[in-house]
Parts: sequence; C-alpha cells; structure tokens
Amino acid sequence: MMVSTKGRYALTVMVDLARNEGDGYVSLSDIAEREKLSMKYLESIISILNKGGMLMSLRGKNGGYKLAREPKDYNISEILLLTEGTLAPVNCIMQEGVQCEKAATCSTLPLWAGLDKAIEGYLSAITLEDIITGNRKKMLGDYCESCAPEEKAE
Amino acid sequence: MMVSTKGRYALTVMVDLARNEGDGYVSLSDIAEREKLSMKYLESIISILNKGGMLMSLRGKNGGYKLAREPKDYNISEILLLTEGTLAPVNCIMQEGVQCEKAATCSTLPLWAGLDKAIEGYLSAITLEDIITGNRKKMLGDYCESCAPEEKAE
DNA sequence: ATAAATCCTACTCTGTTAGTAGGAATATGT
DNA sequence: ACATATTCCTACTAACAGAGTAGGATTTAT
Repeated sequence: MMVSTKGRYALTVMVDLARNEGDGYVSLSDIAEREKLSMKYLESIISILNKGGMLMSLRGKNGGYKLAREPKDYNISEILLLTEGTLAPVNCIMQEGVQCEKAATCSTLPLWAGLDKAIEGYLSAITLEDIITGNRKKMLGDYCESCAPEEKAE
Repeated sequence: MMVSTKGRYALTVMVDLARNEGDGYVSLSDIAEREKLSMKYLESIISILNKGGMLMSLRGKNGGYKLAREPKDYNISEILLLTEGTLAPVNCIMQEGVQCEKAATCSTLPLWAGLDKAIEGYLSAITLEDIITGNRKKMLGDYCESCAPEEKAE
C-alpha cells in the first residue's frame, strides 16, 4: 500500500476540521468520535500535521485544533507527503535526488518516474475543498459508473 | 510502497526476456546474472509470471523461459497486477467490488478511487515495448528535466 | 482546585517483505 | 546410460513497517 492508515486518517482529520470550521477549536476526542477512529492513534497523526504547520492548536480546556488556512489552499499531495514521508510508488524513487546506483542504466526507471509524476500530479491538483464539496468530476473524471452509484429504491 | 521488489523484479525479468528474444529459451541463471539479482528469489517471481500465462517455459538442459506474446502486447499494469496482487494505493480500495463498510458515506473514497484510476490508467497505457525502446515521451510526458538528463562531458 | 484538553515517550503485537535452503522432476548431449 | 543443466515445488527465517496501546506531563478555562 502506498498510503497507509496514517495518511488516510490524516486526510480524514483535515476533512473533519474543514467541515467543522467556525466552531473555533475542535477537540480531538470529538473528531475521533465522529470518525469512529482511535483517539490515541489520531493523537500521533495530528501531531505530525500540527508540527508541519497545517494546523493551529490550543492546549487546555476548550482547546483543540483548527485549520491554519482555508480548505481551498491545501492540496492533497502536501497532506499525504507530510504524514507518509513519501508518495513514491517504488523504493527506487527517492526524494531529493538520492538515486539507486543502477539508475544510469536502468531501463525501467523512466516508468517509475513517470508513475510517480502521474500520482503527484493527480494529488496536487485536488484540494481539501474539492473533497468537502464532493467535486466528483475533478476526482473521478467525466465518467465513473463503478464508484458509489446513485442508490435505487427497491 | 505500492510496488514491492516482487513486481519490480518481475518487470525487470520481462524486459530482459524481451531484449533477449530470438535466442530461444533464456535460462533464469542468465537473467539473474545480467540483472544482478538473486536467482533463488527470481525463481519464485518468474513462477508467478509463468503460471499467469505470461511466459512459456521449457525444463531440462538448455531450457528456460521466453515471452508468450510480443512485447507490444503486454501492458505494464497486467504484469504488476499479476505479481503484486493489487495496485490499489490504499487498503480501502478493493478489487471485485469488495468495499469498506463506511463506503456509502465516506467523503474521501472518491479521491482514492480517482487515484486508483489514474495509476491504472497510466500503467495500462504503457507496453513492454515502450520500455525496451525507451519511449520517454510516453512514460514521462513532454517535459522531464529531473529524470536521467543527458550527460555532459566534463 | 478540578476538569479537559494537548503534548510527549515508549512499548507491543502482527503481518509483510525479501529473501534462503534443499531437493524433486525433467530434458539434453555425450 | 549417465552426468549435467535446467525448471519446479515446499518450507523456513530474519528484519522491518504498520497499527495501534499505555501512561503520564503540561497547559488552560472555569
């Protein structure tokens, strides 16, 4: 799996915060309860988001977290990169120019680099706002029969 | 990582076989030596490719493997799918319609589905032949400064 | 003071990854 | 017939990453 629960839950937390903006600071226990996730685990995840400058936090009673920017100003790539460390689909693609020693002659490297680029391109084009507004066209393209089709009354 | 050494080496094996077509059957020890990979490990990987109908094999002396089709008739997606089992970037995207129980109300699911589609789309558009001919435009798009730039004499 | 919250460090359990080991079956050349 | 080179098959293992748990220290509103 390229994206573990860490990144997935991080995004869930960001979406939850975006949805509950305006209520001031939102406590982690509220988020955990709403999203049905372990609060203890979310603690370690939200700590990464906070240290990475994605959030503002307030300690003590009535404290909690809120977004540091507006939902439209977060792209999904940066959220996942921060929490996952990397989004590279293979081990031989590193960040910051670190390369496999066979790189110079490796004929499959361009494929992996291209895949990495495709993933990065997709995720950086989508914002937190796209998710909360359910911008399916942007996320799924023009056609998507298979994904969450309209429900029919039986 | 979405693609482990298993899938990566499988592709390497396929590329090696494509390059050495015409020599009849190619032995695994030759491949392992050329690619500098553990023969014992490759054994288990090539066995998956073989059982999946990607290869033809011949036992005994002078035996080995060769491609079952022409390089242009393999796309990368099918090779990786066979060896990795799935290419889904997250655990909550399953094949064959198996779904997370929160799927109906999950606001991030369309994102993951879209990402999955983007990955699948990219990988199924590229063939084994594209790799052996080094079709960089198809793999990397029109621009790629960062990936394996021309070498300059110093 | 007390309660409610963030913050911090350390631990554990489980499954997956990346192989290794040893041998059985099969085909070829001499 | 026999030695050799190959695929084929089952089982095992060491190391790492993922997914949390546990326990408490610190901070702030009331």
